[in-house]
Amino acid sequence: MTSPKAPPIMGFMPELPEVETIRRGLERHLPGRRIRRAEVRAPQLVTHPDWESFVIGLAGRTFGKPRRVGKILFLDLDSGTLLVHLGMTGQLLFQDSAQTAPGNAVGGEQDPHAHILLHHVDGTCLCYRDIRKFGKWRLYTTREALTCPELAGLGPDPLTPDFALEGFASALKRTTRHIKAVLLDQSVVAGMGNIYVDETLHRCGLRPTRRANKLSARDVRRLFEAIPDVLKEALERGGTTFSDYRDAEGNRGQNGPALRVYGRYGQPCLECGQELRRTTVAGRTSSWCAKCQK
DNA sequence: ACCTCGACCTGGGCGC
DNA sequence: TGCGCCCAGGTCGAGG
Repeated sequence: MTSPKAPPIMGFMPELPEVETIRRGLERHLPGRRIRRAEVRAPQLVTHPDWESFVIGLAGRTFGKPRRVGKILFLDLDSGTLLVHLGMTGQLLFQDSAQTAPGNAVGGEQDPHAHILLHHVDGTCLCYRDIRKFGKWRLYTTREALTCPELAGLGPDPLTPDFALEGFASALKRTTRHIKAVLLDQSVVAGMGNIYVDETLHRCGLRPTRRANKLSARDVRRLFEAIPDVLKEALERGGTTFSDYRDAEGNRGQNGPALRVYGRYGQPCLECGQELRRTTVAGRTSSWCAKCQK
């Protein structure tokens, strides 16, 4: 009688739509701002160069237009580029001078999850919060950023023309891995995480355990088309917010209620009513419908 | 080539 | 009330 119930989902996973939402917010605020001082409260987040050089290197730099590839943000500077990966719980918040003191929680005490603060000369601040500290910050020279290892290991971004059916199909053809594992693999397609992989597979009627090389050409094409569709629809809603996720301007995303399967195991499939199953695939909790997904 | 597992983290749920 | 266990997961590295 006890059907599995999904636990309440805490935090959020910044996948492509969430990162792009943040990038768009930053694009409205960052270009032209000059960094006065970088404050690093959690040095382990800065892995290149060492955090002291990171702090020194950022002083006096001016932001250009932020870019994104997959889940990675590139904050270009007049000299050099900041690479930011939000991990699982990272947030980038732009704070203007009228708000609460940067990095402080309401009430005045220091926000324990504010780990990196870029204080600008005009009094505004870019505040990085990350409850689980899985995020990564790096400061590259402009040249290094072009060939950095994070970029080198990345497949095409599905919202760009780089994402092409031919390359996608051949990547699937040459592996026997579960299709879910392949879609999570950032070197095949950059930007999908557990949420949107589950959503995409449900939309295409494919079980997460299907072998990638066994998919028909028709299924591969449907997947290829569904991936950007699912991501764009989530992006139009400002991304998925579970509890405390905020975009760069502190807004919540509206995609949560639009999720069809993610986190809904134990509840009825919205297509057929059958109870959604839960299985571990590629080491991740997966929700799927045994009736709709073959 | 692919899989699993542990590590990195924290907070919320839940059993006792 | 409270403690401790388990889980969530992006990514990487180690070991099978």
